[in-house]
Amino acid sequence: MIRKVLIAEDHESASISVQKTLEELNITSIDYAYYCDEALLRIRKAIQNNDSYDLLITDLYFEEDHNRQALSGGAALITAARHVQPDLRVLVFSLESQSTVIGALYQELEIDGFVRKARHDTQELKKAVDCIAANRVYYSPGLSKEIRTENTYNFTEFDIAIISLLAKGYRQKDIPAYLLQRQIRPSGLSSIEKRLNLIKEKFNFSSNEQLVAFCKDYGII
Amino acid sequence: MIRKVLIAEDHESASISVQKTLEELNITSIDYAYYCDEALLRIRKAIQNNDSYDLLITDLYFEEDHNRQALSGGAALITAARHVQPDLRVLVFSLESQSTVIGALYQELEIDGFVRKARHDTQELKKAVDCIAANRVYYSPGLSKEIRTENTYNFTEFDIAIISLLAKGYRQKDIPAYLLQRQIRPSGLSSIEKRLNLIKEKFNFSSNEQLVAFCKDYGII
DNA sequence: GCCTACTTTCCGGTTTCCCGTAAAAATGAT
DNA sequence: ATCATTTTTACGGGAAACCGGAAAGTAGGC
Repeated sequence: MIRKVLIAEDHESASISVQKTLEELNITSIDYAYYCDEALLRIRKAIQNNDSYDLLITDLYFEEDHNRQALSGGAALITAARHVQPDLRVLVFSLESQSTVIGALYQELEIDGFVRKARHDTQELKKAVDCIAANRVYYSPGLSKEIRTENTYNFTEFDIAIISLLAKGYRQKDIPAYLLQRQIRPSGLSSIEKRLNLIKEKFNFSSNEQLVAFCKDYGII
Repeated sequence: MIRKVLIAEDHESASISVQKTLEELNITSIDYAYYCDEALLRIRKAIQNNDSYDLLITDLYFEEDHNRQALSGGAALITAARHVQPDLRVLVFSLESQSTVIGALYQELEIDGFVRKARHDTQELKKAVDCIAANRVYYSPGLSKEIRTENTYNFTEFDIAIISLLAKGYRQKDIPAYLLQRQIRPSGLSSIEKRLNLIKEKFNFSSNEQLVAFCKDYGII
């Protein structure tokens, strides 16, 4: 049973319609936070008052503004929240469409559901909440298909590091020195070349430019 | 005075909160469309019935699905709508943050307002609608600042063409042949090099990778 | 310790890119 | 048509990237 819900969402418009959707499910105890830190604070307070939340509905990405935040985004919030309240159910509501990212949420953060902001999102939101209320994990119907069609290559931290450097304007030949300084291994120029080659071969890419464009498109960097 | 409003927005959640916001402004005659073509149809119908819309609130980007659309997005919708109803007021409500894009909306499409989906977007939406109701163009307070800080370089079609080719994996040396075939001028390899150099110099970029990353970030390609 | 399998680095030759200069072509004014 | 200006292309030398193979280093099993 889900009685008390916390919405963590920076966009007021999104937050409002989530709220409205919950009301249609006869959930009346709804709080919302515009910042991750604020959300965590509310969770902590609720526990202290012996009136903890049953469900956290959160976005993944929060815009930065003048309010400096300790928590960098939804993922960090989930980790922190589960730390203080392990049994908290979590539903992610986000624009994110990259299945590797979504898959990681299920696997690593063990979220209870993911609903993508899209055409019929509020209807799906209801289904997801119902599903979670029945103590089951909700998988979006569109999701599995996407995961199937997804290219399976997993970018390592190293991959992301060197591609990011390229995107920042570093020349390949200058990257070893940079990596060496931060004690990232391997750091040899050849290793970088080999790695980039491997990735490009996987995706049938012919240039670094194409790789950078791809990574930007899919939010990998 | 604004009495009748059409919301063109594919995300149900966003659409709902816009609707709710309008209701709080005592606007009761609200229609909504999930697709651009549908939106245009409604505008046409309303004119026929001598009950045309006073305001169109639209998103910029609509997700593609099985429903093939003639109109590719918000900008196309605005153009088409103004064609059938020149006096239609238009308010764009979108995630878009690139000031060059937003600026183009005001200048080329002569929109009456732009509100960015962000923290206090519904409050801003109200202000924007009020402003437009008073026959004034609404400029978001955050916007002008952004435009000021924006780099002013204007990418030509040629620039975008060659950068797009790079992002697609074309090697620089193969681009002349491609341009020649499509009769795009200039097409010499030197011209391409010169152009890329010029752009990179403007932005203080050191590599094509960095340029591609930038153009992806700002939706230029 | 020794062997094996694997990863990382070093090295060279080739291709592509980079960049300045000069020639050629197009444009525009008179 | 002529000349001046600008744009485009051609060329060449040097730097960086690309690519394959060999050598050196590393880790784990026995």
